[in-house]
Amino acid sequence: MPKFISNNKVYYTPVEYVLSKVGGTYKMPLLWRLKDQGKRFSELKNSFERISDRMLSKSLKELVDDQFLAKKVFAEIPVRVEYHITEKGKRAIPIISSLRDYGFQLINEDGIQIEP
Amino acid sequence: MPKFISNNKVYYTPVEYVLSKVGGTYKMPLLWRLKDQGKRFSELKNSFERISDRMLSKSLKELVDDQFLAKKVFAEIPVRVEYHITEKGKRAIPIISSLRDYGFQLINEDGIQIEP
DNA sequence: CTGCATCCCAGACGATACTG
DNA sequence: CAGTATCGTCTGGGATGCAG
Repeated sequence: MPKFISNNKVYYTPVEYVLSKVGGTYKMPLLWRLKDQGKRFSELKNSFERISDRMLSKSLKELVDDQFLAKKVFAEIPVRVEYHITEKGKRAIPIISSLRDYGFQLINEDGIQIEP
Repeated sequence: MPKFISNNKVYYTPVEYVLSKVGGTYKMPLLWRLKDQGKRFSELKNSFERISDRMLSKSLKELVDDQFLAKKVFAEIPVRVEYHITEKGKRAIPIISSLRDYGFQLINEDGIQIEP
């Protein structure tokens, strides 16, 4: 097996590396919501049924730090902040798209109820 | 947003559901290793540089419970156990394949050293 | 050989309160 | 409006030891 080192952390598989970047509950759903146009913090917050400010803020910050997203701050009062997908982020979209499709397929196969 | 309920747990996105099934450090790499032929516990263990018996056992068990893998026990002494991918498991392979490709691409973009 | 039991830790995530 | 701070909980994962 190969072996990748980044930030003093060792990864043993490419899948492990990808998930360390865009895994977790919110990162891919966030990129997906931003794939076509920028959105502001509150828009993103309202697009999830439940997400704490903390997790939204933390997830966005990490995506910005890893260059999947860019942050634009407008010096208005009250401030307006917009998040946009970057070129790097766009390269993740096809993967997220197929993961989503597969997700719906799995949900179907597993006979899971979708609540209205 | 839709909303899925399975085992008294609520999922809000298809991605979240997929990752609950095949996410984590080992599940996709395990399915990948089993895509073409069955392997036994010890073979799988040796194919990872480091993995505890506990995590290998736990990951395999969950994949079997969720029908991505099937387990065959041979009543020999000492026992031999083989794991095979199922039809359901095979449907995950294309996704894992593209995630892997994307992983290598990301590792490249990020300029990460691959250790020999 | 296979794999469970136990103990432990770090990190993910939630809830609430507070600020520029 | 867009966060940060703090605290608490739960799970993923590692280490070790034992068992059929």
